[in-house]
Amino acid sequence: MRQSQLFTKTRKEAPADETSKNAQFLIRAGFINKEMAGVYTLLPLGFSVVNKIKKIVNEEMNALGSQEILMSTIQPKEVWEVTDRWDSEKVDVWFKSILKNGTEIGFGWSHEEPITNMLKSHISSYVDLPVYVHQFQTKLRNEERAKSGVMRGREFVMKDMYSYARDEKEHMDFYNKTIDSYKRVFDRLGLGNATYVTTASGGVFSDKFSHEFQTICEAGEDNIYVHKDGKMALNEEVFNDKTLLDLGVSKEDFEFKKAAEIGNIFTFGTKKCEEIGLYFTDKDGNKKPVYLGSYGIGITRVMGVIAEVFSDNKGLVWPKEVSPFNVHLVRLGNSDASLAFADRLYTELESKGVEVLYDDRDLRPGEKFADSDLIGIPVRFVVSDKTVAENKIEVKYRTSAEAELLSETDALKIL
RNA sequence: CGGAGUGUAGUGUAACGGCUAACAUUCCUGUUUUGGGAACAGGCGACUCCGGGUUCGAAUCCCGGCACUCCGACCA
Repeated sequence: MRQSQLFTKTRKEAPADETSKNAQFLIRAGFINKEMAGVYTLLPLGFSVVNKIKKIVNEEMNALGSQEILMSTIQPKEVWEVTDRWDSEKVDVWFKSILKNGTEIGFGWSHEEPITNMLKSHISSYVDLPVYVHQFQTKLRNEERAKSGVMRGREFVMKDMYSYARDEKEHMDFYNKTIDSYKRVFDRLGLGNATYVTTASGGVFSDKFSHEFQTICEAGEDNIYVHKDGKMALNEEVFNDKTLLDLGVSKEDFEFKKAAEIGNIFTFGTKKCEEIGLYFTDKDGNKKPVYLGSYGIGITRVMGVIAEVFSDNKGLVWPKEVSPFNVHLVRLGNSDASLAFADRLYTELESKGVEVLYDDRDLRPGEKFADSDLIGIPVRFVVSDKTVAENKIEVKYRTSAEAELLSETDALKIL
């Protein structure tokens, strides 16, 4: 896309009412727009990043055999009353409203209850199981305090997946496969090295442990302890003598870190399905409750965490897989030669299917470079009178300080 | 929800209770520029968050509200 056509603008200064790094850079670079506390619009660049993240997650979930659906945001209260989670005293993040006819409704902060209820119409026999479904949903949560930009908002995009299995073994097989799948997801997102699978308490959902995927990040809200071998990490909430004894590890081998939770998976056992009434008939004609598992990834939070983890003092630094564009083509000067060269290269790249942001604006070099660094596309091509004279392209990675002059053929190989 | 702080052009800041609310930047016009946010000239842009009060006079002081940020609590 031609940058002159991109309606968003970059800013020199961050808004005074945002102190978190992710919000400052994402706003300055024109990825998001703040509507109110904890509520952000995704602008073209930010929307593109979110779509890249979603695509990767979706591919991995499909590989697990999950089918994508999209549940409604508006939810009936009855299904939540069954599990005693409608009461705002018990769940304090509810947004609720009332229909014209007086019916009370809720806006989805989670979807276990509605989806399980819905599946009662589709699951009745052991041959119907297992069922794995996922969705990308805008969750609405009336957080008492939004904070840290897109890290903890009142409206955010989440991938939630649910597994319905016949027995504990079938359930745990999938659960464990999902852990591996999540690792692949975070590797592909570029966060693999900084992300740990941690054991945490099961929360109100389950009696046992749950697993979280925590990315080391100063802006994170969680406190975790990472084992020195890097293989194991424990959430502060379960970091006690009993847990350490159970796991056969020593307290001294752990290091304290701040982290952001970007994924969470947990087991409901059969409890939830028993409450809601999702049963199936097995081979022998016995009625049995279904095993439920829940698996989340905070899509918009991942964008925020990436912005936090990879940015430098000049701006954002996107990993290749989630960058809004593959390459930033920056044209310097307005001479016929550089104009012709850059225009032709732009067309050429587009025709090859390369996603390119073409800075065709008539601005001074310093401003263009500053914008380019701020936006953070991993590869930058510069075309100027100087490079055209040598019939070369200047190539620079966002992560490196040095640029190199390459022939067009060599430059294209990078992409 | 407890505690602290902040609300002034699009953005970032200034202004002792007292001139037409200032400066920078953005934006618009023009000239000159073109490898790291250029220079000069001219111009647009503010009910100083909202509502009361004190005062001859309020951006400034007082009261109430709202919004935003941070710390804590919460976090399915």
